[in-house]
Amino acid sequence: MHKRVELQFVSATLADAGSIDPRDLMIRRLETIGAMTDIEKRALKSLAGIQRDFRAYEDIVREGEKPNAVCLIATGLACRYKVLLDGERQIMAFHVPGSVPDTQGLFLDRMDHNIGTLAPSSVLFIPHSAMLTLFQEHPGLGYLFWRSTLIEAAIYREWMVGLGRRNAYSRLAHLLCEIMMLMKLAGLETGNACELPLTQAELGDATGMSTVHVNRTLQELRARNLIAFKAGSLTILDWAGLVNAGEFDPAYLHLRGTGDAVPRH
Amino acid sequence: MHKRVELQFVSATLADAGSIDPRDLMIRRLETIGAMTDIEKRALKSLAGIQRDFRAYEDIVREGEKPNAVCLIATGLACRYKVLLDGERQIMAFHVPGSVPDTQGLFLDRMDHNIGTLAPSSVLFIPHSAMLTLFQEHPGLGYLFWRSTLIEAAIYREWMVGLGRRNAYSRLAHLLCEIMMLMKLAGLETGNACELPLTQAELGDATGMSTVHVNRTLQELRARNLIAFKAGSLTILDWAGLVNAGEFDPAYLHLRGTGDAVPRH
DNA sequence: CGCCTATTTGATCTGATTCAAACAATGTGG
DNA sequence: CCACATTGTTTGAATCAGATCAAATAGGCG
Repeated sequence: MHKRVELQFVSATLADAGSIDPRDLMIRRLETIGAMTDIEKRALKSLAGIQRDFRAYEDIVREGEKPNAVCLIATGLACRYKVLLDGERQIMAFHVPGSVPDTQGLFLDRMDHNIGTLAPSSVLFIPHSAMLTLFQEHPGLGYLFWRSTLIEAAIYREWMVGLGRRNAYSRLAHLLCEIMMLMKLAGLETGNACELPLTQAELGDATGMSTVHVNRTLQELRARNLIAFKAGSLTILDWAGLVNAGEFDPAYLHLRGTGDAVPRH
Repeated sequence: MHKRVELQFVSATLADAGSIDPRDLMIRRLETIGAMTDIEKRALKSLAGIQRDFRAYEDIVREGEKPNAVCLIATGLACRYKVLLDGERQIMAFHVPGSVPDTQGLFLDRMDHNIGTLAPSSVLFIPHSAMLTLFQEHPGLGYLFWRSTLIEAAIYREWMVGLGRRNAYSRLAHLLCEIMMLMKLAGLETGNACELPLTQAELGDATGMSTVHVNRTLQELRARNLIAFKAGSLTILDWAGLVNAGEFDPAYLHLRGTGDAVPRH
């Protein structure tokens, strides 16, 4: 289905990542989407910032704010979400250690949504100025981050398809496939299992369904022996079956070695 | 609700735009999202490309292809869509004259979705090489296009909220608000009316609902005197009412003069 | 243990789909 | 200019996926 990206180091849990320099996690992630020179890696490695710890369910950046730093998830789990007037919430993305969820803040002044934690997390804040200087000195990195934001957009599109045209069963299966892929890439997976501290309500907020229906749909996925999901951990028992249930084709993740490349000058 | 962007020229219909150089339409559009110098405008103006005409319902770029040029809509109407195995379609965006719907092709090799016409359209293809050279010589333009792709992503997020958490009535109202805004910005609106050659089935594919339900929801919007929609043209009779029905807040469009700015060096 | 939060179950309701058919508008060829 | 084919809109009725409501159960933890 997809080419396996080589893992350079593995941190089994979301919290374990804390023993690794978050910049290395970021470099690792960027390498899954495009090639980098050693010079560029060193430049990334020397980015300075302030690290801050968050408890679960705290906002890292809030709608309406004008951030002056990008944030890099070092440990934990974060998500991107909006809340409607009636209190309904839509989660639009999950972010694991190594991802930089608000690159957009570099070019869009005001946040149009929130980024919050779903578990105790540590976040490294790197000033916008440092990032812009980085892009000036290493245009290739600018293109790589641009590519990264384009891939995020591709993921949004895939979610739109799910929300608009897939039924609950298929939508949830698809989401779990995607999450496991991202965990694999981040080195947070072992034997098709990973830590996933999400409640069923949160899965509902991501898939646009009610908690009760998430519960029933999970039961169906379990009954068909596709997954195990309990105590904050997800195991995919039948990858082919789940891929089939969710019509999951990872092409939209635009991983390296799948026909995609970053132009370089 | 939002600052009015000054219109420099107006082409009343989607086809009329044909009498204007598509590069001017693009410049106009880019100016609604960020400032440009005269030098940059001249550089955009001198981009060379090949123009091609499409009939309605033809694909401009197809899933799986590796485009080597970006496309700029000169006249007509295009959309971005995916089709599932069972034939269900999800439209993910609409594109009016002046927009460059596949900037992503510059950095993502393989298309993960289709871009097709919804009306007879003319499209200018500008080679990737020309665009990359442009960004090298004018980094400010690179940032502006980057910003443009980030705004697209913000629009996807807003659609996700609609698809996941809004009911049919609100979702459709929101979409019509957005479309009218985009038409306004493109100079394709007069007195809250614009050409909109969409069938109810297409509105359904964009909002994730069935044709029948689109029909009934439109009737409700009409019954409440919010809109008129027939014969390929949309009129918003009660803007405040429609904004209210759709909980529409244009902040997510990140227009100029609404607190957003593009960093420049 | 007792509190709080998350999961599970059952019953009921409803927004939206599906199916089917009528109707309207537009275009096409004879 | 009409017959008729095609495509889009509208209406009605039946059905269903998923939401809502309500309550029981199960974990986790100070």
